[in-house]
Amino acid sequence: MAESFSTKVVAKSLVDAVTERLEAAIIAGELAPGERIREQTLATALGVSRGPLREAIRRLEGRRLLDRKANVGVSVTELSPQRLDDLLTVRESLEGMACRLASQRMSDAEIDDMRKLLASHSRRREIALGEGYYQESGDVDFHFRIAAASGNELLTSMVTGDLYDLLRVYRYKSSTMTGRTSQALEEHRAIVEALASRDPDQAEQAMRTHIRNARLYAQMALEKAEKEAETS
Amino acid sequence: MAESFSTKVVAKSLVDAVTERLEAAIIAGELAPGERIREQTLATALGVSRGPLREAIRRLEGRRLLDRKANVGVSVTELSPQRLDDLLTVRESLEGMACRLASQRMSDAEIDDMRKLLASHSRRREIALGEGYYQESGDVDFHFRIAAASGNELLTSMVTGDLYDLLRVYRYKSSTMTGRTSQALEEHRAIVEALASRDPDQAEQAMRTHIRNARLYAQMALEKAEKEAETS
DNA sequence: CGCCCGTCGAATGTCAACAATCGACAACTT
DNA sequence: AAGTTGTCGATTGTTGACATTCGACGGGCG
Repeated sequence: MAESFSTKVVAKSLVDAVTERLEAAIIAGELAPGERIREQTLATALGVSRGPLREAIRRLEGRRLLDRKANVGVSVTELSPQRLDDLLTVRESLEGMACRLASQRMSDAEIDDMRKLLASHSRRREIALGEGYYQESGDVDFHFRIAAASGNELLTSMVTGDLYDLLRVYRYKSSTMTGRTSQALEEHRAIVEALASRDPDQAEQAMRTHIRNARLYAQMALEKAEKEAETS
Repeated sequence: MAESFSTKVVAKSLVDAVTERLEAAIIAGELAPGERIREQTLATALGVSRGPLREAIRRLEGRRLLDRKANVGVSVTELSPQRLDDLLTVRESLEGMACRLASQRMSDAEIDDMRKLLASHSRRREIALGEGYYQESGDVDFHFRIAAASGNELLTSMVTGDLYDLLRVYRYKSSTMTGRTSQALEEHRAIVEALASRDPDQAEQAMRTHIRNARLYAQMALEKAEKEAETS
């Protein structure tokens, strides 16, 4: 069967389409943190009526990307170092548990696949140059893989959904910011070997250490940025 | 100033009111798991138009209390032993972290307050009779208190919000089901003493053990119920 | 000059009507 | 009898109009 007929045609409502557009704009920074969203203006720009836009906004509220004040309006959630810290702490907790569960569930073939994934990561140019360890979302993302392997639907949905979106808003993937590339890759390797050991405590600790390091590094980077802003 | 004027008057939109009504109906079982929600019927019953109802439904979708199939409709999320297990595993992970953080942040007075809270719990009649350990939500809930003391806004919001609502749907508080009352209270006491020790690992383990025990007990109770359904 | 009140426009909240979709059921064909 | 197609009613998705609320600004008063 040709490609055109291999997948089912799925209706996409305006609410779905608008949700995606808003999400992309928030993550790209086109809608800036703290910025007010005016329903009529945006609905006109998107060529839809306010109804579906309101529904999309409700969804993004639930995902903590937008904040609402009744009868006043909706704004893009503001970022702060404290909030990033809170978020990474939550991720540490959940991803540690995901890794613990995955260590009991992943097959040997799946663990080999993780090694291959890391090998392909290390061949990428921006990593070799230390520019950053950015990953596509989905199946090639190291953390997605582990969350999916946990076998816990709710946990997977949380880690790969809302919490992932929040991270992206910080222009940050769960691995590293610039400057910590080779260490992050080493930590990923350590996580895979801990998974292979089938020791749940070890697996959980490896992941938690990795995310804690990323959190500490982010704190340092933000403090440094603040100090530089003061002196200039 | 009299009580009537001690708090500000806050506007409550129809969306807010409808959200609460739906939530209450789901938790009380008036809207049963799997049950279809018909917008026009429900809107008529509630005396509002479909617009605010749709917005409320979007919110509850985001909280995993409702499932939507585009162009077909919305139904109450179905319960299953696997989903309860997933949920308790997530809570174990998050509440363990909350307890770890709280062990570093709670004042001595706050820990004494926790002891007093447990003392008041142990004086309650249904606990003495072993009938169950149900707590009001809010400040008198043991787990709420610890989550709030974590100092992590996101974590607190998750534990005391959506995840708490999901638990309530299972007619279950994060402590115990009937039959495990005195053990749960003992475990609560152990958690408080671990908090008082200021040892983060110990605090985290005490909370995780408590929730893991609740999870294992829930599994046994569900299996027992299934076996009894088979023989009758 | 500072404070309070009233007005107005922008924006949000809600409503009801129309458009589109889906599933159930009946009729038709093989 | 089984499978396919067409129809229809119930329901969902969207639109645009009206009602309500809020904040900004200007005018009046002390």
